Amino acid sequence: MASTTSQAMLNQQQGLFENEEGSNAQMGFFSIPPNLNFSSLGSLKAFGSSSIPPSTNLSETLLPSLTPLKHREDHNITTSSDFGGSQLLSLQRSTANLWAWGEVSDDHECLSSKRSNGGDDRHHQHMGVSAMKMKKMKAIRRKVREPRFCFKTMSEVDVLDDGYKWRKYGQKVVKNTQHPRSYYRCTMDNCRVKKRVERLAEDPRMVITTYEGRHVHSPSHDLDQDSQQASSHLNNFFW
DNA sequence: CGAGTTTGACCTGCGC
DNA sequence: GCGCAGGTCAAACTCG
Repeated sequence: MASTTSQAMLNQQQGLFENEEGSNAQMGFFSIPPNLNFSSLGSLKAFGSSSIPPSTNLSETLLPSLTPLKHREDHNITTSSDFGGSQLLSLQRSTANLWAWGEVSDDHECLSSKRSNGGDDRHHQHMGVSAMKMKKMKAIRRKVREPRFCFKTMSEVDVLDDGYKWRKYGQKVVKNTQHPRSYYRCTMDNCRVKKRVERLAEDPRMVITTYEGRHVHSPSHDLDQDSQQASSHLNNFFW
């Protein structure tokens, strides 16, 4: 269950970033100084890397899932200098909400799985998108898709407590990985948010969490006052 | 007994 | 059209 994260070690977070237009991939990583905790994400705009569009409100993107982490003081979110004195953090944002782009990003949404034949090729497609792929993309039907983003977390536990209550509805062994992928749905009625959790094949210490959809409610667990504050701020985003 | 998990079957999309 | 792989369903099972 989602409540076993007290030992979670969030030493490193990493993910993919997708720009607003959704047509031109802009991926990049940005770092968080060691003295920054997750509650400070609201000010992340201030020091985004050059690969991130200036207009991007990172707090809006990240807070939905990351702020609740702050609610748990026992999360033991460390900012050790294991990674060069700063945390790495990034994200994938899919405001475009279209399959045409989504399929591409899907193939790369932090994950190394999905179909075989290695990540390099797919990486090139993502950055450059081959002509063939472009052709196909034009032909691809445009399905509306829930907003989604994913991030990597170094954690001993698979399921990070993000403040919401999840029910597992499936587990699948993904090809070329020794770790199964788990599928979770938000237990709240009328809330269609899903998340996938799996461990990185190359580095089993890394947990990849992919959120899909927007919660229609606030985090479920009892929050302390401080968290309540953060939460109300959070709820403005209503992911 | 209800809530949550497990797991095999089934469905769907995609590449060949 | 076929086969593969990812995603979902739902019955059985477990746990508190």
